[in-house]
Amino acid sequence: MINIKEDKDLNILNHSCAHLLAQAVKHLYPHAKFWVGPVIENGFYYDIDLGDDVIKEEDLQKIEKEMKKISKDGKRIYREELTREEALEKFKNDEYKIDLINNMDDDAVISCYTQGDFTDLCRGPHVESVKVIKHFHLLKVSGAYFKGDSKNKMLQRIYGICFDSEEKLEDYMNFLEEAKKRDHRKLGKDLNLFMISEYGPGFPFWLPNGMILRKQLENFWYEQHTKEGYEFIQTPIMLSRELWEISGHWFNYRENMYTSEIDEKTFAIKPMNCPGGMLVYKNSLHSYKDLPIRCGELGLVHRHEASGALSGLFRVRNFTQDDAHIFMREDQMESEIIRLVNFIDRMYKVFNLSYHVELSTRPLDKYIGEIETWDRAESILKDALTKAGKDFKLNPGDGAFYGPKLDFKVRDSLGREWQCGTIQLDMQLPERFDLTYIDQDGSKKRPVMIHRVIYGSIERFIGVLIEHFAGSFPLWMAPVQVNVIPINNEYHLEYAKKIVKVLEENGLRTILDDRDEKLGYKIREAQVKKYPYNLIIGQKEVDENKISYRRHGSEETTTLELSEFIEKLQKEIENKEIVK
RNA sequence: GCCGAUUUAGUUUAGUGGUAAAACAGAUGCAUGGUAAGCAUCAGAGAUCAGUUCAAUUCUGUUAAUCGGCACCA
Repeated sequence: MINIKEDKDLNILNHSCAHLLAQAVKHLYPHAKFWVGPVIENGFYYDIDLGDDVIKEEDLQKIEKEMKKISKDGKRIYREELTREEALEKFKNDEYKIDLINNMDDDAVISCYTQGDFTDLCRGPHVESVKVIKHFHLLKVSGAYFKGDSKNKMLQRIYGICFDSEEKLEDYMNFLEEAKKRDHRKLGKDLNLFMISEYGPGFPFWLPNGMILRKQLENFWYEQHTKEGYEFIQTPIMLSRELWEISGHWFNYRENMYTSEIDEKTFAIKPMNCPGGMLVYKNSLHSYKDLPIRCGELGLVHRHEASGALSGLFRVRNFTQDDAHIFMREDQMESEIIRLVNFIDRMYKVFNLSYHVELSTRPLDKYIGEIETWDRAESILKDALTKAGKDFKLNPGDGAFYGPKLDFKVRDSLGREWQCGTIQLDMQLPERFDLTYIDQDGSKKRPVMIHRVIYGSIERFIGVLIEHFAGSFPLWMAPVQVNVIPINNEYHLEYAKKIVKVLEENGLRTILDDRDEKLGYKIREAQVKKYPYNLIIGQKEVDENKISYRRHGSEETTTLELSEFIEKLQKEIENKEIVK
C-alpha cells in the first residue's frame, strides 16, 4: 500500500488537491473559513469552519464537481512571500489564519499560494497548475475538534485522496472494497466467531468457533511463556477502592472504571491487572537471587470506553490482557527488555504479522512520579531498543500515567494501526506498594517493574488475525480443520465415518457433512466457510482405501493414504505453517 | 462523549402515506455419484418511545445500537 505522505510527488499533489478542495468549498460556501489541510498517509484532509452550515456525504459529489471545473480551468499556482505584517493584514478577517501566523517562529518564511480567485496561507510546495490535479476522490466527511482538543469547537473535516493517474485511483478504490470483505466484524458474523449484543455494547460474546481460536492462542501463549521462564497467576476481577487509591488509578483512571457498592464499601472492577499483581508479589519475601520474577496473567479487565470509540473487537469494554509483570533489579532491566523485545518479535513472526515500535514518553499533564525518574526510564527503553537492533518512532507525551512505554503496532486490513504489544516501565507502583527484595547484604531494596502484553488484548489480536488471514486461519488455529464429504450417503457414509473417527482420534477438529445435498452444494459451503481441508469420499476412495482432499483456496485434488494425510496435517499444525 | 450517516426476517438487500418484496440460511417433501448454489411447500421482519395524519415501516422528533471520523485508548 502506498504511503502518500512519504511519496514526495504524491505528497505535493495531495497537498495541492487539498487547496483545490478549499477553493471549491469557498465557491459553494462563500462564508467558509479554513483551518489546516495537511497530507496524511491515505491522502489529505481539510478542516473547515462553515458556521451553521453542514456538509453531508451527498454534498461531496457537488464539491468534487466544482473541483473538476476549477481543475479544467487550469489556473497557474503562484507563490508569494510576505512579511508578518503583510500576512496579518492580508488575512485580517480570518481568525484561523491569524492564529497560524501568530504561532509561527519569528524567523519563519511566511508564504501564500494563489490559484485564480483563491489564496491560502501555506508553506508549500505545490504543483505548478491546478490542471494537473485530475485523479482525485473525496472520501468522507466528519467532525474534528479545532486543534485536536475536545474542549474546542468542532470543525468539519473533508477527507480525500489524489493520484497521478486514473488507474491508480481506481486501484485504490478497489483496495478499499477488498478491505471491506475482510473486515473482522463481517467475517466474525459469517464464520460464527463472536457476536456483540445491543444489550452489552462493547462486551463481546464468544461463539464456539471463536472460542477455539481463543483457546489455541491461550495455549500457545502459556506454552511459550513457560519456556521463557514465566509463572502464572489469576487475580480477582473486583477489588476495593482503597487499593485503587494506592495504585493511583482512583485519581488518574476513575472515569474509565466501573464501580459497585458491596457491604457499604466501594469496589472497582479492575481496568488493569497490576495492583492485583503487586499484592501477589507482596504476599511473600523475595531474595535478589529470585529476580527477575516473571509473573503472567491472562486477566479480564473492564474499561468504560467512550461509546463512540467502540469498534468490533478492536475497541471493547471488556477484554483479556495477556499480561505479565516482571520484577527485577535495576542491573537486570536492560537485558530483560532486550529479551522481551526479541520474545515479542518471535511471537509475531509465528503469525507473519508486520509491526513497528513506538516509544511513548511522559504525558504533559497527567503523570505520577518525578521527572528525573521518567527521563531515566525513557532512556533505558531507548537504549534497550537500540541494542536489540530495532528501529522505532518517537511518540512524545503518549506514555501511560505511571511510566513510559514501547508500543508494538500492527496494521489492520485498511491500513489502520492498532496497538497490540506494549512494554511499560513502571517506576511508580513498586514505590506506592512499597515492594522490596532482600539484597546480598541483607538490606531491603526496591525492585523495578515492567508491565507487558504481547497480544495486547486477546480480543483485539483475534480481530487483527481475522483480517490478516481474511478468515482462512492457519491450520493450528482453524475452528474446523477437516471437513469430510461423502459423495453418496448410501454407499460412502460408513467409510467416511470411519475416517472421521480416525482423524478425531488423532486430535484433528473434524466435521462430517452427511446432509442429503448435492456435492456441488457442499463444496460451495466448504469454501464459503473456509474449512482448510475438505475430504471428498466416493467409490474410488472406498475401493483404494485412501482419501482425496482439496485445500481451501486451491482447486487441486490430491489422493493420499489416510496415515500420510494425518502425518501431513500434524506436521502443518506442529510447525504452525501459514499456507498462502 | 462530539460531528455526520444508518437501522425492514437469522443474514444480505428491495420497496411503499393504505395487504411489505426477494435471495441465501431454517423446517418438511421430492431429487441428488466426483468438486462453488436442484425443485416445491411452509414458517419468519420495518430497533425504541412519542408526534403529525382518517391512516406511518414510509414524514418529524426521541432514545438506543451500529457505521465513518474526532477526542480518548489495549
